[in-house]
Amino acid sequence: MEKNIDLTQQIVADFAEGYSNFGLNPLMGRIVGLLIISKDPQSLDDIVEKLEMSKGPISQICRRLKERGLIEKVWIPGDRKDYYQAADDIFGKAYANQINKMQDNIEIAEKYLSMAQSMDSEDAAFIKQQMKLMKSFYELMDEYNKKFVEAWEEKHKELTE
Amino acid sequence: MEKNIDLTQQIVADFAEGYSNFGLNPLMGRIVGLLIISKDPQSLDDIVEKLEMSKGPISQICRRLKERGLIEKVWIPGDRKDYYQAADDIFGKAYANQINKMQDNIEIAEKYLSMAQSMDSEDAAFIKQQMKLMKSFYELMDEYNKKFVEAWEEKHKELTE
DNA sequence: TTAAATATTTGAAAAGTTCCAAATGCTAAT
DNA sequence: ATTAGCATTTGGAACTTTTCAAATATTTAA
Repeated sequence: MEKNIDLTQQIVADFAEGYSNFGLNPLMGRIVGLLIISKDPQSLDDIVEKLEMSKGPISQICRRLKERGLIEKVWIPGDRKDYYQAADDIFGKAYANQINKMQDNIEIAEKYLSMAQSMDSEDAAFIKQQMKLMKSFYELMDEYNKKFVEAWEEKHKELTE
Repeated sequence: MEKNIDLTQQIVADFAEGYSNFGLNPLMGRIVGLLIISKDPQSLDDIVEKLEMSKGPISQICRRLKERGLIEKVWIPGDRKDYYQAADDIFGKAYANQINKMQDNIEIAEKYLSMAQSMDSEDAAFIKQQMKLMKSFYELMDEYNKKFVEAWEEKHKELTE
């Protein structure tokens, strides 16, 4: 199927750019893109072939993607190769990683808020005010993230059953 | 104020890391961190001094931060230097940029959905299904992003008036 | 237990990014 | 208009990240 090859190359490129835009290794995006549109699990060698890259980095990145819960190893009986496929609800899992990063900001705000508490000057008062704003912002964001995750769980069930 | 210098260096470092985690130039984070805790607008030379870096990259990054709406130029009468300060609701504005990036994903899903529509195979059917999921995910996310932005506008008013 | 198949790690090369110093370009005051 | 005080751009150096090829380690089947 000619079209399929072309589509694969395009989606792989788009995912690479998307991942890169969020500060992730573009190869992560390439592998995720490939696996998302692959009905059958893909071996390391399959990926090597389709992405036209050497095995080293692909092995590394697959390990990292598995750690993040974005892809899974699949056992294929009678075959000693590792096969990979996109995790169930891979988008939700990817976003969970983002949420974690955003939560770091709450802690940063709290850290400087308490530092400013123990100081006493006009500058310290200003810093306190700014850090309170920052803390409120990321706490509210976290609330809405949780609401979204809940809503998505619901919708995901609906769409996949 | 000794403590203040130390606090500045720390917050600058934390923001650099945070920005880097989201795929942005760490220098952006350093400058944003500095401006967020600075009550008074800072000239390019002030920033150069406090960040102990040369002027070239600071000029560049300030321009980019202004384009993104994260910092603003301030006019100080009788002084021909440019002064910068953190934008009002800088956190909200930073998140608006994130939201834009996430919206790209809706378009990507739509693109491959329509490509898969014009194909006809078991593989195409699978791709269609995956892209429908992707589209739903990012559409729902966008909905919740909008809800959050609204709620934050409300809260921000409350906190700053 | 061994050999074959596969995955992972490593060291070096290539590519990309960030930074500085110096040159250039603007702007505003005289 | 000219000049002084800035900001911006540019070219190349330093650093970081990514990639490959080769070596090593692991797993499985016989």
